[in-house]
Amino acid sequence: MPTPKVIKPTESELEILQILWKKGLATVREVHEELSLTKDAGYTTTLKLMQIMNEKGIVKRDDSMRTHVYQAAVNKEKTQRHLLGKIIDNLFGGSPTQLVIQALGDESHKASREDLDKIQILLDSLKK
Amino acid sequence: MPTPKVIKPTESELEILQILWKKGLATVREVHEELSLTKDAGYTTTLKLMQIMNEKGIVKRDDSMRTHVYQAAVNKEKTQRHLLGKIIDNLFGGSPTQLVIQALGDESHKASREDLDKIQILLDSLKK
DNA sequence: TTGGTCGTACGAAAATAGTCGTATATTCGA
DNA sequence: TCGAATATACGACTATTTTCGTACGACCAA
Repeated sequence: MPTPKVIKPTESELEILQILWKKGLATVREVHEELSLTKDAGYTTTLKLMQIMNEKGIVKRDDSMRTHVYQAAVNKEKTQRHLLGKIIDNLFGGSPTQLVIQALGDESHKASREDLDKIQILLDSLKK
Repeated sequence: MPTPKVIKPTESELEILQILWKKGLATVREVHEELSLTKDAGYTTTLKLMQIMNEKGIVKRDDSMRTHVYQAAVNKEKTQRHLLGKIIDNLFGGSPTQLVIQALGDESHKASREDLDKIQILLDSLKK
């Protein structure tokens, strides 16, 4: 099953994708190590999840070696856009503005000066 | 079980909350009607969901009448902030900036001129 | 007053997600 | 070469979410 039409990773799958997007290529062991930092689950659990993701086409793997090497099979930005769209619809009644306002106002995820500048540039280009 | 500490409505629950936030007060029938516009589910399904939400403390209801009247028991903005925070962590590696950029660039949820102005004002205040 | 409509309650099936034990194979160092 | 460490496969169990059938009481109009 190659790249699925509808991208709908679960919470756990998203955590794994996150790591694969960062690393590019990774073994189950590596993913699991990183996952263990924030989560408490057995190795075979991670393995199983990644196997399922492989079946779903969310990740690809090279199994020509004993230790399989995985990588994400779905595009990061595309997945982000897709899921964000759903959030906008489900949580913000279709208005991205409300979402942006909440996001920028989030005290526990403060935007840096550089971030603000980047957003300003984007905003300027949208205004035209 | 009054207002839960951790706000974690499921997808379906979010759809119902969305409607309750808009209407303020509503019967199961009303919620179900509105839900039917975009979703295909039986009446008792909606009923059951709202009953469960009541048990969880996500909604309150007045059952002094034969036809019960429901309302949201969780704060809209608070719930949005909470879930958005999770998205930022799970999908954007903790960076709200990336999220904002994706949201503003979303072609299917274009921001209006007014929206852009609002964001500009917020941005200005953050820059100081 | 009685039958149809509308309402809630509730149990349980179906679907989805997450977890892990165990089997078995490979690798490698002592 | 033997055994510990490490790898994948896979089935099964648990939990959660979603769905709906059925029961049953209340209401209302003819």
